[in-house]
Amino acid sequence: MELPHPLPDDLVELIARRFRVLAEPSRIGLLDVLRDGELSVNDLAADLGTGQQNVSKHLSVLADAGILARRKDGNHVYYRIVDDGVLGLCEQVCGSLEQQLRTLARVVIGSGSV
Amino acid sequence: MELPHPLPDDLVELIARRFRVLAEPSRIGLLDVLRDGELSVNDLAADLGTGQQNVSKHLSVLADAGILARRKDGNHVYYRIVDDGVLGLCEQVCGSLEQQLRTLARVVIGSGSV
DNA sequence: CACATATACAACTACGTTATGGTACAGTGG
DNA sequence: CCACTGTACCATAACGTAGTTGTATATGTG
Repeated sequence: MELPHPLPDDLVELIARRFRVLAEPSRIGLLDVLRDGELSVNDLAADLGTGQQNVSKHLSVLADAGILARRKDGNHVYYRIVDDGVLGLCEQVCGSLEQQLRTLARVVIGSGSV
Repeated sequence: MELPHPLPDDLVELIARRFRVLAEPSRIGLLDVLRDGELSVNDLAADLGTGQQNVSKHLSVLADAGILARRKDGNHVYYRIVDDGVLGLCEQVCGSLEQQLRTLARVVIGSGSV
């Protein structure tokens, strides 16, 4: 995929907004747990170790961004990942972090210090 | 690349922090401009249409995150992209947004409304 | 009654602006 | 050649403001 250059302001705004949705440890944790399949709000709250209201709000943010989908079954609401690219983003970030650490290690270890 | 599952809390924190760095339109704009090569703070401030101090701060954030590198030449300081994965992240986000729009269009147009 | 969501509120964080400090270059006079 | 001064460029600190998080409370639903 080719990005336009220069990026239109509207697109810049959308990209930043998307990143902002993912800029919360709680939400990353939710996505991590949801990798195995859909779960209810209660289950997610138990897994995250935080309150249901808090989880519910974070889930709403992710759902509004089109990353999650909700399915209502009786009294429970189940969320699942619908944007497959999200996990790829996390992987790519991890790749960058890893490479950064490798470069740092080479600087510290490779060239004799002092 | 395979992500560990479940993600350790530290890694979750690092990932979220990385996303937070990119969660600003100004910084996305800076990266967009810097695609063509290194530029000085003044040039970037002119391109972005904002103050020099503001740009300097955003550049510091990006440099601290290991995304940009700085080179001092006389009176000027030039910044350049050193994390090649960053633009890939933006592309991937755009891909997700595009697919989302396509899905939305299919819902609106495909199935007869009303 | 249990579950999920919406609203309201206090604490915190981050952005942009203004003001200040530090460094490098150019010009001038001795 | 050296000291002094003025200017340009970048970084940092401080301040006010806006947005966000987490919790508590209230509302709606099966």
